[in-house]
Amino acid sequence: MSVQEVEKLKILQTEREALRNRLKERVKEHEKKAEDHTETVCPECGSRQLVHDYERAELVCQNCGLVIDDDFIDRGPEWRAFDHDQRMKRSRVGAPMTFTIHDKGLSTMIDWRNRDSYGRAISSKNRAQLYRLRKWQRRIRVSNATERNLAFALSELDRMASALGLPRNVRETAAVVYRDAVDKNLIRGRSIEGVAAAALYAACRQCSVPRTLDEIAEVSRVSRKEIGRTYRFISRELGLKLLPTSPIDYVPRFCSGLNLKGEVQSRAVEILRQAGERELTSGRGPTGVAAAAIYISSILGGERRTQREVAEVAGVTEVTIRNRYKELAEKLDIEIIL
DNA sequence: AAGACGAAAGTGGTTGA
DNA sequence: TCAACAACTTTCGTCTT
Repeated sequence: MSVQEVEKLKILQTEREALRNRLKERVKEHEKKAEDHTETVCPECGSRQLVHDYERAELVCQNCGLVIDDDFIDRGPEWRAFDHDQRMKRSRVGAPMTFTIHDKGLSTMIDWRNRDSYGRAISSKNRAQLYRLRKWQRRIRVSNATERNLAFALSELDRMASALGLPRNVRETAAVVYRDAVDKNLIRGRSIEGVAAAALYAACRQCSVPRTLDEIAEVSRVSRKEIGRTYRFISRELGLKLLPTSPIDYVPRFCSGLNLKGEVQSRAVEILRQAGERELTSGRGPTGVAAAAIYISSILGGERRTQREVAEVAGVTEVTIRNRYKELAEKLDIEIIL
């Protein structure tokens, strides 16, 4: 598979995930609405044709005109929208807030065009003043050292996340973790890059898209050891409750790296589920166990991959796969016909 | 010849005194 | 702080397909 194809696949996956999330939100919204408006019948005429008038904040019966409820809170979306059309129609505020920009994307900018709000050109006298204002605003926006560091850390975070092809939600989570770390003064004595990498690692685990420490270390400028140490420290200090990673979380990524069908993938997941029940996974490196399960299921599914190929994408050795897969096959009574 | 297998020695990290 | 320890890696010779 070519590099571009891998990229395309990744993009497709993130898009699909986003779509799924949106669907979930939609369903939730519907349920909420159903709860909110128990009163769906007009007490005056019994009509069910009640209409929300958001501009006047009234619930009105379309039949007789009775105002049933006024002053209600608009529970419509603040900025969430499902497509471009809706965004244009429904948004009530400005840009969405994001944690990945150091000022959460909420600061204002002075326009670079020399036009006033009517589109008229600004006189040369005022233009000089405007120029000075712009200059100062730029300086103020990223003002003190803390802000500057934050901006740097967040750009670093984004760079690493891009290099690893991580979806947006992970980046946001990582940014939140980093901000928390800053708030609690955990950065002192540690490198910004180290903490950023650790935050990213934590975010990956929280979002169930685990990357190994090695992968993070690959794209960061900090050693694996340093990241691990920092990660343990901040997760303890921030009280991040992170369960040990499940091997299952690694399966989709490894499978797509090996060009395996979904069928093989789900069989591997099934193997891992059973293995988990019999506690064959505890104490073992999750990547090794995942690799072994994929190896087994690739053979069972008639799409055999060599131990080396699996070992390559999983980042473990063939020996480990051998040990794990023999364990699994023995304990789960899986016959392997070569 | 490539892949699978297994033994033996080495490595890095955790644990408990 | 140090030794014991389990998991994992590296290396290498042998067997199988």
